[in-house]
This record gives sequence, structure tokens and C-alpha cells, in this order.
Amino acid sequence: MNTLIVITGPTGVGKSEIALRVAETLHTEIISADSRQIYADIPVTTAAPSDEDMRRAPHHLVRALPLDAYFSASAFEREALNLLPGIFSRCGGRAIVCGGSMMYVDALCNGIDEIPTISEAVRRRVADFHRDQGAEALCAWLRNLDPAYCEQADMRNTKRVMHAVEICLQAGVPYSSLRKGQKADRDFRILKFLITAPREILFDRINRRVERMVEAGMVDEARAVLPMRGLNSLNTVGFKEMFRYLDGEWDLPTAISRLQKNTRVYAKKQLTWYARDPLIIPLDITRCNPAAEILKALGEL
RNA sequence: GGGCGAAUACCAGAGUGGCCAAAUGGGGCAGACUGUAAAUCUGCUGGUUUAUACCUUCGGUGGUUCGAAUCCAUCUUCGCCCA
Repeated sequence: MNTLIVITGPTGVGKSEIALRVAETLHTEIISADSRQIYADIPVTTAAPSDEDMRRAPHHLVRALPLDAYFSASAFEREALNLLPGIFSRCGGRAIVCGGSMMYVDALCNGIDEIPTISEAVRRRVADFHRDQGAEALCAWLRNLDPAYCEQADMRNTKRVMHAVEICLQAGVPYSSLRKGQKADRDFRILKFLITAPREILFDRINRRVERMVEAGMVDEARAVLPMRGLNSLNTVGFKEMFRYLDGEWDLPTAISRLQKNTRVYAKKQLTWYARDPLIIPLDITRCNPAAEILKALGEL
């Protein structure tokens, strides 16, 4: 049976290097599960794999899309499922997925419900309604369209409420009727590893990595994309802080320390998400050699 | 030496007699999560295992008062001003 090796974990923990080592040893390829590294032109801020990394092992879904391209967890699922058969056949039945976008990994491992893609017209209609009528009216609208979803939804999370309304309008049926929550059957085995480190060590790595990013030209990268700041791909830890620096709102040291802090918060959020995954195998970088452990686990199959 | 001002929870900073365990922001902690997810949202943040409850807090000490972070006296420290 083919095996998918999933290497995930909080930002800055060192997933990429581990994935590279495993890929080199197994002569296989890496699919990136990263919602920001998939965009081209922002490699510094997203800590995307370097050209050198890409020479060490073939990468997929990295530095590939223009910043204004739409992408999502379900698009990732589709793209990854399309790529896997080729990689399995080229690489002895093994492939690596490496990345910290929790929902992407989830969509690939467990599947994600079939939901229509929202048209630009619907999106605008809902956004305009929210702008003109406010959040409460939006909730009332959703209660009308899909009372069942409202029972379980966090109605204070306006973005989710908007999205639910969009889906109801686009699909013509209540969103809740599309939410099956059914686990997908995959025709490959999944081995999922969580690369972790004690909090102080992880946070220290993050702080230092941010400093390295700034040295590597993060400010220039942000300046170059500043005119496109409204794009979702740039609604990202790193750009948010650098834009405020470029606006003159913060000085550089302030922007850097806020960026470090926001990255730490993001890492914590990732850890919270992974904590509830019963299938994930934790590998602490201070207590083992993760690449070796992964190879060992594969050998035991 | 004289005059004035300030001292509040991890930090900054409101509060100037009861509605104050004390606004707000930052920081910290915890959590949610099926479609742009590095997004978005939530809770906690003096102690007491629960609390519309009790206890200990607003620089120190001593007062006034039924009641003080808030008023008075005094001390300490820090700013500013006149010498």
C-alpha cells in the first residue's frame, strides 16, 4: 500500500529541513501544505523553500500562484490528490506532505465537504449587505436561511456568518445540509507526524528566525507588494506588521517585536489544533532525531 | 534649602468617598474551528477547587468616616521648578 508521510507542526520548528532529509533518503517528493508559501513572490516572509531546497528534492504547490489567485483547503485537497498517484509511482509508493496549515492537512487526510465555489457576485452581495446593514442583520439573514446552522455556529464570528450566507445563496440549500462531516476514505496509508519542541525553545527559534528574515530582505519584499495589500494572500503574519512600519505607524524595532509575538501566537494556535488529533505522532526535536524516527517508523510498516 | 506634581494589578494607564478586585490597552494563558485558515472568533488573567460569596490588594504608617484606591497627617521614592 502507498504511504503518505505527513510532516506538520508549529511554524519555525524546522519541519522543512526534516522533510528534506526524509525525502533525500527515500528519493521522494514533497507536497507543501502551506497556505502562504504556495504564492510566488513572497518567499522571505513566508520562509518558503529556497532554490537550493528545491534542488535537494522536488517540491509541489510551492511559490506557484500569483498573489491574487484564489486558493483554499479544498483546492489543496484536490491538487494534492491529483499529484499523489504520480509521486507514488515515481517514488516507490511514498510521498511527503509537509506544512503547518492545519486545515489543509486536515482536508487531505480526512476530506472536506463538497461545497460550491462562491461566485464573485454572491460574495459582493453579502459583503455589501454586511457593510450597509451591519452584523446583526447579517445574522438575522442567516437565521432565516439556515436556522439549523445557527444553532451550532459562533454567530459572533462575522466572517463565518458571511460565509455561511454565501454558501446558502450559492447552493440554494441550507449550508447545514451540505455539512456531512464524513471522513474520507483514502487508498493510501497516512503516517502523520507532529514536529514539536518545548515552548521556550520553539519561541526562541521563532524570534531568531524573524530576525533572519528581516536581514534577508523582508522589508523590501513587503514594500514591493504594498500596493496589493488588500489581497488575502497578504493578510499574513509578517506583512501586517511590515505594512504598519512602511505606513510610518511603527518604527522597525516595534514592527519586528510585534511580528515575533504574532508568530508565537500563531504557533500556539497550531499546537492547540494538533492537540486534539489522536492519530498524530509527536516528535520532539530536543528529545529525538525526527527524520530518523520517521524513517524508522516507515521501516516498521 | 524652598515650591509643585506623581506613586494603582506582569507593564502602561483610568478611577478622586459606597455601583471597585478596580475601566481600557499591551503582554501572558487557555480554547473554538469543514472553504481566501499565517484567516476569523471566544474565554481567563489577586487568592479561595464552585461562587449573584468570602479573603488580601491601589508606595509605607497612622488617622477621619457606617464605609477610603479615593479625604487628612506623616514618612519614603521618583520627576519638574525656584535657589
